[in-house]
Amino acid sequence: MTSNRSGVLELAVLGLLHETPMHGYELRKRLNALLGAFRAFSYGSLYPCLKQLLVLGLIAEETDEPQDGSGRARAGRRSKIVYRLTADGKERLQNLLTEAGPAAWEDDGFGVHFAFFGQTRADIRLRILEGRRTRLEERLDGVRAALARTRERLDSYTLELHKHGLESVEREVRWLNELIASERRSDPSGYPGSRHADGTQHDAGSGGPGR
Amino acid sequence: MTSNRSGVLELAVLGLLHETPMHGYELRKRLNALLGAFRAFSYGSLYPCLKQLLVLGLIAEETDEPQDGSGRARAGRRSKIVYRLTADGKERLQNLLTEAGPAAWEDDGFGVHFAFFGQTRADIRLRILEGRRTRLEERLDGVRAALARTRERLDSYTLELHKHGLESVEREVRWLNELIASERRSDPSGYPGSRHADGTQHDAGSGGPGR
DNA sequence: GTTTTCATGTAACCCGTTACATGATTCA
DNA sequence: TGAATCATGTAACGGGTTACATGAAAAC
Repeated sequence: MTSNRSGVLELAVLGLLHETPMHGYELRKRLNALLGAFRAFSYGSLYPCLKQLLVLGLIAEETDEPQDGSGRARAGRRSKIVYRLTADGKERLQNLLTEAGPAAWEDDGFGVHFAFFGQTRADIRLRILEGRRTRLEERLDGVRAALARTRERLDSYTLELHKHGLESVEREVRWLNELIASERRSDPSGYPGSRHADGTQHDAGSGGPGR
Repeated sequence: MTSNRSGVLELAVLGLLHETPMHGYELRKRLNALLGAFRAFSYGSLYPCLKQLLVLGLIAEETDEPQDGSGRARAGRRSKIVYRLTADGKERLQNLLTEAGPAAWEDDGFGVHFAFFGQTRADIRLRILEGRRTRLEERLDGVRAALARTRERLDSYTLELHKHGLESVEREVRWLNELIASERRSDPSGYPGSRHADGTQHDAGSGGPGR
């Protein structure tokens, strides 16, 4: 009950657990480090999410504790619960990483999807970047139109606020343009009108992730 | 029941109604125009808010319809409900606009407070701008530290995301610096270490609102 | 006269936080 | 041995959206 599946939390958890198994506490730290200060999750949402993913069979509790080089350090009772991705979980993650729809480029979601671009197919990356750019340009149009309509009756502070907001979005669009150009440079494939229809497209890992 | 008092909606509604009486539908448009695309409210939150402000006596339903130059246009039953600010509402608004605390400079709230700077005392404006700047600088410190700690094990996409986020915040800090400088230039008062302790401080309206 | 837009509202839900409760482990 | 941090969880609440229901006024 109280379902709680935002999509972003689920993706973030699955993505992180795909890299390496972890327990909840550590997961939360890595999560907030991954997303930067612009997005944070509390235990109150993380633990219920883990519980649910467990029920769905997407993750499982790790039983044994492998690396035991330095003698003891693990008593009879374990207080940590280490989670790992199951086969179903990996499949689910792949599905999430292959969705190139609004969920991937709206304000919520874009950050997380982008953070996992290292595990995302090159063509999907491109579609997400372009989707977000389109979305932002729509927003720019809307704001500019509204601004043109109401320019005269706005006081200088409101105007300043709008100007700053507009410039922020414009800046993100330029950023996206650079990323898109970079992606196209390193992987000129998957395009309706493009030559290079040979198989020169390695599903993931051409753009330069260096983990 | 289902209380619903975010502070930001309340302030926005009171602030807009202070400028001119309006009905809910129009209020929502002005609201979303005021806040730009980065913040929007639906009727599902606006109308309950209005109802509650009415119960609290901060706003009242307008009864008569003044400007009637063009003959008819108002039948026996009115379908629009025009709200206006009561005396209590004006007092409440002043209190909200005088609060120079976290509510005014956190992510939620700063935009709205800034949008009403035209109705805000000069010293309060300055304190809010400085509070926000401090807040953002704290955030920068946190992100930079986290980045320094984990730089090596981040793939290039995550790194790029963090870089962009960082630069966005740095940009806002520069913006705030300019605004603060501008405020100080036009109203060098209220400062512990400042000369000009004469009474050259007109409570509001020195910075240049031009509505 | 029918479609759009204006206009008001409500109920169900969603996603998340806060505050709390609890206990193990580490460090001074 | 006592405090700080690690670690796991839950219940209550909060603030908002979506989808729905309804009807008047304007535009075509």
